[in-house]
Amino acid sequence: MAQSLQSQLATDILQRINAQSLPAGTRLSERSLAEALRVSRSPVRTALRQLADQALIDPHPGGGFVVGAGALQIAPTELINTFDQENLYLRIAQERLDGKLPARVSENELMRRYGVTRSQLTDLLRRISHEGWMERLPGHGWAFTEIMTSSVAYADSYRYRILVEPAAILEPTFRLDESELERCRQEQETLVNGDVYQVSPAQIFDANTRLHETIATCCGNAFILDSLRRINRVRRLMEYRKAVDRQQALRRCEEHLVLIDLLLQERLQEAADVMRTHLGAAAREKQAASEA
Amino acid sequence: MAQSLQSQLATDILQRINAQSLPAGTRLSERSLAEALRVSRSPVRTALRQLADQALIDPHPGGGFVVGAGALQIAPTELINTFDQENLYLRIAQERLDGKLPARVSENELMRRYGVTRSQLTDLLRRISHEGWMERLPGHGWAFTEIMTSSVAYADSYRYRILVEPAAILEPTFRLDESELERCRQEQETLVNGDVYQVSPAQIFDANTRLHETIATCCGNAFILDSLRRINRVRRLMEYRKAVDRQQALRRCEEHLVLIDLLLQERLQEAADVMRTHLGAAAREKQAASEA
DNA sequence: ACTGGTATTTTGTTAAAATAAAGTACCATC
DNA sequence: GATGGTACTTTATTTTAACAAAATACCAGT
Repeated sequence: MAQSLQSQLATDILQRINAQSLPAGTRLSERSLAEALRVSRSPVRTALRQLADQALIDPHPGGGFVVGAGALQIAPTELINTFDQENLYLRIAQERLDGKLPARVSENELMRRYGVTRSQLTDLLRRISHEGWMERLPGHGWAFTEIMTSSVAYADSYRYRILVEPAAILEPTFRLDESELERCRQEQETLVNGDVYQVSPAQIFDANTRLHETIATCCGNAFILDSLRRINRVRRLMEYRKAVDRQQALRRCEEHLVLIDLLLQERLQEAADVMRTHLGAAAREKQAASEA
Repeated sequence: MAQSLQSQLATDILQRINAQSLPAGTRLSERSLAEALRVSRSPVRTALRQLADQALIDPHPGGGFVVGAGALQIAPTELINTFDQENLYLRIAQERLDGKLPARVSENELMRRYGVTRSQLTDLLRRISHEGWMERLPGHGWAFTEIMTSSVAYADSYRYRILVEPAAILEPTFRLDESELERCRQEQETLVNGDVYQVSPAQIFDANTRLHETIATCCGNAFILDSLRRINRVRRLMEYRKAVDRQQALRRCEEHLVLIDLLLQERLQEAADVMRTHLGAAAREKQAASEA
């Protein structure tokens, strides 16, 4: 972790520039960035200097920095930094799913095995326990939960989503975030127009998850959004190791476009119905694939 | 924490004896208890000696212990030990809800304020972050989430339950746990027969939550159960500080009995409908109370 | 095969000190 | 009033070593 917050912030800042499509020359205020990223000015300052060293942002006369021409030319894939914790996180999940890790492990064992310090591990285990796939035992050590063990967990996750996601659209507090949905639509269109055969399974999964969570966000119920986020993090662990049927993925993306259009036209009841059949179809195909 | 696992196990063991209504004289095997409680024999052994010191269990000729006459006469309320972490946990929630704690705090600040060590705090924060009402900031310190801040969170929790709990009953994987449900029925009957006017608000809340979670358990979907458990932990923080309308509580318990009977008769569709109206009525009354 | 007893290993907590990272307060400037 | 620069404070990680608690392995008895 030690040095990583600063470089993490550097990529966060780049992503913000791209997300808001800030034109070159826009001033990057330390204070507003710090507030948006929920940290103090100090690490933001260091991050900005790092970006300036890479010539991605330009110094402003009299101090500070502005968006540089280089910042807009960075491909999204390059932004995904080699992020230590994320790698270890995925590695632990993989090794457990491969049966290389026992159902119960002590913290010391994990520290030795992966060469991390206690507080690095503490952070990691906090995240994992938040997502619900490991839990601390009453005495010493940690146990993987059934979510990771049982093979029915995957089917369960779809049943849960079929229950909640269509209903979320019909909540009285549902308020569409059009600009966010537009961004998802562009992403889905790129996939449908051929990218679905090019990009990595992880990228397909992340784009789809982003759409589903964007829709769930609109319902305004913190508990619904929270539970779906959790489920998707666990699903990701299993999806990442699966081969992707590109044709199926294409169909799902096409359905996503239909869904987005219905939402933008405020035809919520129809959107909910499409969501239900969409999830049902996905669940069936995944089921068939896992049985094959 | 240090000394608490052993005494925690002691009360756990007593609760097991009562739950399974083991007759006096039943042998208490160290190994089976250790496995059931997910710890090793060592702390179980110490816990058993503690119970023997209190004459709640009797020594067995040749070693070990058996259920004593005293163990069966302990009232459930006496079992609730003064449990350090639980007290601090509730205190933090209270002080935040009372506005005595700021929205952001550092770990050191919490350690000083409550006089606990870092690893005690780590445990506590892990639990809280698992339940979703505090989260670690990217830099230093922790922030309370909207769940604790916003006043709509309570209404949100009911909307979520109305969505999920009736649907859980209708899941194809729903399998009734009759013995657990019978225990809940007894508890509810005691409440209806006058206890609802006697016992503490916390006890009413816990009994009701136990019933609802028992039903959710029967649906066999780990994600549904998990999300409801989380919500109930957060609800508890808010319920504990509220005055209870005993008459309303009585009505809810009566509805619970109707619900239980329908479930035991396998009339699931009707049970789901009762659950929906039951939660709707509770939500309306809570809403009215908070506006008054 | 299962029980309790015992000895041994391992784990995780604690406390203290050094250090790098992050947070904060105040400044002058545009 | 918002900006960047600077000095200063606070935080949290990383050590280390000692220690109590928990896990484990092995034993003999029923």
